[in-house]
Amino acid sequence: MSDPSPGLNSEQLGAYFALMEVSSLLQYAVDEHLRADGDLSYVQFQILARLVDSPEGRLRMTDLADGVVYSRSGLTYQAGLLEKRGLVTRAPSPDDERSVMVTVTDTGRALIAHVLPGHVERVRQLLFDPMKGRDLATLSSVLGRVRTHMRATPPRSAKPRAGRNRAE
Amino acid sequence: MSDPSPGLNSEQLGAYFALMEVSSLLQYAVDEHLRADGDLSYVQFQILARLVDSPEGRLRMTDLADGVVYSRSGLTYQAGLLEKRGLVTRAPSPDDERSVMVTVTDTGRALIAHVLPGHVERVRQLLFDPMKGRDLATLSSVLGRVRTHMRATPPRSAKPRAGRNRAE
DNA sequence: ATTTGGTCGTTCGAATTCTAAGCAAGTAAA
DNA sequence: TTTACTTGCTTAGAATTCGAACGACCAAAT
Repeated sequence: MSDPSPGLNSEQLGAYFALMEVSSLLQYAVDEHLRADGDLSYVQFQILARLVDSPEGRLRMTDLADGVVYSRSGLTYQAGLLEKRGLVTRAPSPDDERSVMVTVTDTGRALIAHVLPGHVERVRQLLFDPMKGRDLATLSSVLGRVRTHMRATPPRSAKPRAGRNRAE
Repeated sequence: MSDPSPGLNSEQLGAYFALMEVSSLLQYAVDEHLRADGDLSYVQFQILARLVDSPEGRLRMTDLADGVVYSRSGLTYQAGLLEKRGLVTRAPSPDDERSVMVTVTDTGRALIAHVLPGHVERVRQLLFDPMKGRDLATLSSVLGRVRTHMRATPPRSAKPRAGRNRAE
């Protein structure tokens, strides 16, 4: 691996590695804080945050799993834990008996409100402090575009997500 | 400290979420490919890639774990799997009887060489295709700076005995 | 030489995660 | 309706992960 690969130049490789490394380190850091401050794992925080962010404070299991990039069974497990703690409730959807709507409780909202300032502060210190000038604007723009691109590109043998290729 | 504001503006929040989401999606995609093409998990690929990249093709367990952002016990487990498959060997260091040097075998090198083109191709398609102009340069610069910043800031109270990578 | 303190890697148990299989409910076509 | 297929979620079991405890080793004092 001493010579540049046919696909990526060294700057691209460096950016790729840096991206994965930064996200890992960041996740470790915020996970630690969330556990100490609210006894929440990063995944649990993500789930609750998405629910709080949603218009009605509730989402279907599948949409939640897709949003968090998580397996459905994994979400079932975590939703069970959160429900046991009274942070969310689960109830079958009126529209579709198959669906399960997950709803944040007031306790859940309060917990997120409690941990959010510290969470955000860590992110700021670790991620945004070393940025300057137009760094943020560019990063935001590029990553937003990449995200859209990835969400639109089904990874070949992709998960049966919202995507659909069964046209045969 | 700086400002008493809640922490992050909406652009910062968006960039943060996009970063975590992009890295998750990217890891999912490349993990899928690595398993199909070389029966490797992403972590295993990272371990082997770091070894191949190292000058002597071997590293200490601890340095490997720190580099990959992984727990030591987790690395012990994965190193065992890789050793069982003949992709690496483990031997106590001559310098320090406590250390274990992990070394890539020729088989390991061959496997990485086999999966690398496809791996890199996926990364290019997903991550770099939607970029243009100075996007890459900025991303590379910013993430590199952030990484250095994070590595310098002890993420955990005193867990992984950081501060060894000074002259690198 | 012994003590003290720190580092290295593994083992252990518990928690988390995934895939595959399964069931229930919706949809489409006959 | 019946049939077949699809979707939504859960269950089951295996695999992976982490943190804490452990034993071995090193280095610096004593």
